[in-house]
Amino acid sequence: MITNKAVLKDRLLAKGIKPTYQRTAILGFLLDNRTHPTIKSLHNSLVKTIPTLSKTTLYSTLELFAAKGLVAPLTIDRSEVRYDGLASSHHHFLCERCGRIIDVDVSCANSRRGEIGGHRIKEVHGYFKGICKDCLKQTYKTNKRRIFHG
Amino acid sequence: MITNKAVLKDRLLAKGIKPTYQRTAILGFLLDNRTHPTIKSLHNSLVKTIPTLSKTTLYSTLELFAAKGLVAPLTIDRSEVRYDGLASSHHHFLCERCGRIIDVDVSCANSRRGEIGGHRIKEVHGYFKGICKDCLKQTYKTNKRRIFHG
DNA sequence: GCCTTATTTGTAATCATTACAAATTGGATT
DNA sequence: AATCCAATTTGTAATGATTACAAATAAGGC
Ligand SMILES: [Mn+2]
Ligand SMILES: [Mn+2]
Ligand SMILES: [Zn+2]
Ligand SMILES: [Zn+2]
Repeated sequence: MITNKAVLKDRLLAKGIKPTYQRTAILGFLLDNRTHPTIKSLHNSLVKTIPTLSKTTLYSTLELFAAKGLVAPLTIDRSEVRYDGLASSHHHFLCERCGRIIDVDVSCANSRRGEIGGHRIKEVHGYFKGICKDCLKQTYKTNKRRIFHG
Repeated sequence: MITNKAVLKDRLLAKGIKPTYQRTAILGFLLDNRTHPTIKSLHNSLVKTIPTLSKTTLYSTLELFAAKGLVAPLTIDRSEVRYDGLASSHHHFLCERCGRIIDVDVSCANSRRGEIGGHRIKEVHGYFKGICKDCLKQTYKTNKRRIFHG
């Protein structure tokens, strides 16, 4: 756990959430790992430290965190919800090669204005899909190697 | 059916899809109704004209249409995929009061550039959440009435 | 009409999420 | 430190969208 335990406790208490062992560990993992994990992968990771941890606890805890604005649920995957420890609005990039979901910094003029086409904006959700920087490099290397070796 | 049957046939043939009765009806509905319906609501609507229509056909047909770029699946709802008869990239507005998903016209500088933070963009997905123009009007009326009647 | 193949249909399996009740925990009170 | 109480956690079962699959049906060429 990189994030200080006292910091986690304070963040939870600031939202009126009792800082239990499970909750602290879940929030800590999300702040340390900016991978936008699914419930399944969260469980796989956290069960190593908390062998009794149930998926039900993950579901209810993340629902609570989301309601309090501590985390943001992402609906990018068709099949599973992903959770983001960075709750402030930002955009994402889904790499169709490596599957990673990466934070991107986008300033959206429409969202700044607070309305679009007469509709009042409360939330902005955006993501791009394509090939990430690292996978592009990989392609380049692969091509070079292929060319080099014949 | 507003959209001409011959037009539908041509659109399907242009993508190399055999224009069956079911496929023509499904595409026609999506072009006539820009409501971004779910499988369930598509079935409810279309079963009136095609009583034997199965949900399996809807799933497989829409998967085929999406693969050919005839329709766009939207992952805005957490629980159900919605389908858009307008396949060219555009943004949406989800009204948290009436639940409608409305097309909005947004020009995104990042998407025009084709890359963001070094990542190569292939698709752009964006939606806003808030209160739509019509529901805002409704709120106003309600407030006025309340003020007026004491 | 008959044959072949694509499409459609019904049914069953899968899997994430939700519902729910029992077990456990942690803190307050005695 | 034992007891009590409410909140939290846990395990299990239900739900519901999606997928898998095989049988029924339809369409097109002969
Ligand atoms: Mn993020
Ligand atoms: Mn649309
Ligand atoms: Zn990648
Ligand atoms: Zn509305």
